[in-house]
Amino acid sequence: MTVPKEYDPHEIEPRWRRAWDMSMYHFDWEDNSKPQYIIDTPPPYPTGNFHIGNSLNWCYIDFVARYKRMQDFNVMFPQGWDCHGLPTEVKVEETHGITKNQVPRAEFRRMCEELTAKNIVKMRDTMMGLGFSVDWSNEFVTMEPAYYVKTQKSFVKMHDMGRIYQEDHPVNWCPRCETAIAFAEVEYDARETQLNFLHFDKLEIATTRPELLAACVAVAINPEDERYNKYIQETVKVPLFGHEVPVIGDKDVDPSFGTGVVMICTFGDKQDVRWWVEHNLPLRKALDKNGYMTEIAGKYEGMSISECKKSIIEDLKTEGYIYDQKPLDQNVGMCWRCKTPIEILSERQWFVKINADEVLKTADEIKWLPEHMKIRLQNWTGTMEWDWCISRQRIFATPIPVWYCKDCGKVMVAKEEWLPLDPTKDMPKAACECGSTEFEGEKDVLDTWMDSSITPLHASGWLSKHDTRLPTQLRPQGHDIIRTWAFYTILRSKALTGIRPWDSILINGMVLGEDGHKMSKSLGNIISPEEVIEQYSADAFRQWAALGGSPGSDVMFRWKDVVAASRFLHKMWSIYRFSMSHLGDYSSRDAKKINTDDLPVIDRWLLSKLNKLVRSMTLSMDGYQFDEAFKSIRGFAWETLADNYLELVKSRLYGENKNDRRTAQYTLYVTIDILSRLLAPFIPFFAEEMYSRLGTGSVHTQSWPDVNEALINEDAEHVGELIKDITGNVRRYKSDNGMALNAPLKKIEIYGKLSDVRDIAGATNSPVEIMEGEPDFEHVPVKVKPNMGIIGPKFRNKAGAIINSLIAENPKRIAEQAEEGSIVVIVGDEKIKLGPESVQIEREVISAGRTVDVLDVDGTAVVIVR
RNA sequence: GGGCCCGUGGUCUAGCUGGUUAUGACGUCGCCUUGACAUGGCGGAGGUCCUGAGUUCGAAUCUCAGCGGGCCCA
Repeated sequence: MTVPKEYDPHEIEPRWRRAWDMSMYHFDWEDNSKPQYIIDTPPPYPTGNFHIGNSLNWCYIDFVARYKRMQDFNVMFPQGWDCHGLPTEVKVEETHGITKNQVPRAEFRRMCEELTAKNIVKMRDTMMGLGFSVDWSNEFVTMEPAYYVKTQKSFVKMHDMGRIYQEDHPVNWCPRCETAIAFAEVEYDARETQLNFLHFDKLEIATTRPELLAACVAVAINPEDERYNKYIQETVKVPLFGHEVPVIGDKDVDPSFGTGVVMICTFGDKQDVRWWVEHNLPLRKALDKNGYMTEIAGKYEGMSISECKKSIIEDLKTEGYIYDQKPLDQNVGMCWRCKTPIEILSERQWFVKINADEVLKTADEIKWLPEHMKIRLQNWTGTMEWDWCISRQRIFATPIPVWYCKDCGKVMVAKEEWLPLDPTKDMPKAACECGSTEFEGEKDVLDTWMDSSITPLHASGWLSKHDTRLPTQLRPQGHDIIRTWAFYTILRSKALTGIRPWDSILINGMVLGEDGHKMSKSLGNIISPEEVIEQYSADAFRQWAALGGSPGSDVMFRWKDVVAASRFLHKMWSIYRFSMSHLGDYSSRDAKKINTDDLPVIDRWLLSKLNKLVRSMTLSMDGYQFDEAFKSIRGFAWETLADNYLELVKSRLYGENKNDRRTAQYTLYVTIDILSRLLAPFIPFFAEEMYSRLGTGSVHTQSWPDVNEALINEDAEHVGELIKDITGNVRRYKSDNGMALNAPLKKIEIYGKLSDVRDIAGATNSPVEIMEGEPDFEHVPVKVKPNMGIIGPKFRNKAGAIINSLIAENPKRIAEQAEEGSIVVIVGDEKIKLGPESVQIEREVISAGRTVDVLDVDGTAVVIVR
């Protein structure tokens, strides 16, 4: 069995990528014998670039998917693509040098689909490179009819149950994109603006938006404000425009801001909307959909917002209305895509009703990891003021399957069986109630979240030939989209099926650059997963993902972590190569013949630790604590196995005694086999390469190791630990004395209960003798360590004094008393009796006149004869 | 302005259902080429556990306040 000296991931990773039969990762729809484990994978937006943030999230998913498969779950790790959206429209306009209105809708859509398909190919490639065990037989693409028919059906169903409605309502509006957008799409940025102070009839007001004077519908003051409250119920005349508006009182007005008088416009900001609703004010639209002034703006009609602002301020100055201007820091809401400041317009739009109680109740049925992420959802849910606006004035999106009757204007919603369809191309298969068959198709399309908020339904077989297997088991996602994706999905799953979408939701953090900031193009701190694979390996990258932090916390990308991960691969390879070089004449048949009770103690020590590792890793994986899990396996392999066990068994492996050699071979064989399985979820390429020389088939179709409780043995661990420590101490002794580590000593004498010292002799290259009886040297007590766990609770407020007197006392005297059964200390004028368990005594071994060195290893005396 | 999270050697991090000697990694310094590995081994130095107050016999850990950072939102 030849194992190359170097581990070369650039040869091995592509080789396995080509060799793997990906059908081993397929979900089995027919199998009802295994428990299902369906993952509601996030469908990324096909930008063409599967970035490092996605990669972190997918690593988590892959760790879980591989682990659960080995645990014999029927796992589905599907892959979706959330295609629809503005960025693609913008990109298409850019690359084709057109605007979307210059080509027919269908043609524009085709261009978007083409670009999206190309981008998906690129991203799939990166995912393959990272070794994700995606079930490609359950891939879904939201722009394809097979998927969006479900989006459309979900629209019809929710409309029919009264959860979707159409209404004139204020919405966030991007004048540049000419579309409504949801709150989730609004980004905020600090800007400086002017606060204008103007005479407003008999009052003075301060406003940042004088261009909206034409839309002024009221003036508000705080009812507690003695300066103004006498004006409540009166009306005032709006400067320049002259219309009369009422003065209203509202406690939300901050008397200390500006003049303490606020003008309410329809609509300057969200607060205006609140007041507008609360005080039942009229609507005055001063802005059209493109951001130009309407006819109610009089002479300013047709001006852009900024032109109008300039012009109105000039006029206000000329007319003497403005008496002061002050700079003001303000956070401006902008379109997340084009950074244009958004406006609030009242438009006829489609809405999904928000049932906050239902969402909150369902959120409680789901296990949140980490727990506190649920609070974000709860806070967001509690502050929702409007329903979810789901119509968008775009092209590349799922069409809203609705028409308007040309005669009577009545809305016709498609029947489910007509779907999928595009109402701008297809006509309804029924006449309007009024008898007319002339319809105008709805041009608005659906918010992309309408597509992606049914992913768990889609994955679990909803509206397919299979049964719906809700709830799914896991939703993995980032904390940045809790208020959108998680929120909408819970809402929709509950509305459409009455069932919660998932059992658990696992939240991942954001990836920060090496400078500690979120990765972004403008900061130039972006690292691509491909770069990491090229320079190191996919397995190294995956280790960074596992160890970067516990899931939920933001993770910094650091090259040195990748370097360390890469070193672990080399180290592990070296361990593997060494082991395999001694297992050429060994097989699973030999392993079956061994009675583990006959193994040398150091082997039982290792196997006990190995089984504890399996136990703790299983617990960690069940709790999605990948960092904990991987850290423990790395620690075991590096320290316990390589630095200690391998050094101790070398003499047996190289020695003449066949039986001794067999025992070491057995332990190595079992350990390497189990390690390859434990490593498989994390470093699938490496683990496969390891396993390829051990067993048949892929390691990824093997089962997760069971804990062999019979091998967990505290006695063996205790003795093994002593052997390890003695060997380590001797090694250190040689090092301290400038001796080569393999330099033979004349003799090592051990005063202790050890029976088997072959491995110590081998590892120290020196004869070892177990000594009987009393050694001719002294254990001198040098320090008394009070045992707080016992003294504290027992003596409460006297504990401090007791400790002080214990420490002040001569350690020798305390030790003598402890040996006799009880220790007496004097505190104040009280004598207090302590049991020997109340203290721990540290001793130093002093050789009595012999020309030897004495090491004290955990209470066992080791005499070195040079 | 609100909510959530975090503050531990130079850097990053574990511990945080309270118990005296605070974990590991990277870096750093010294020693060692030993028959798997120098991408290695052994050892050392380096910490007001953000600050202050409180609870307690005892606080990195619990409570409160403050300071600082991050994220989400207004």
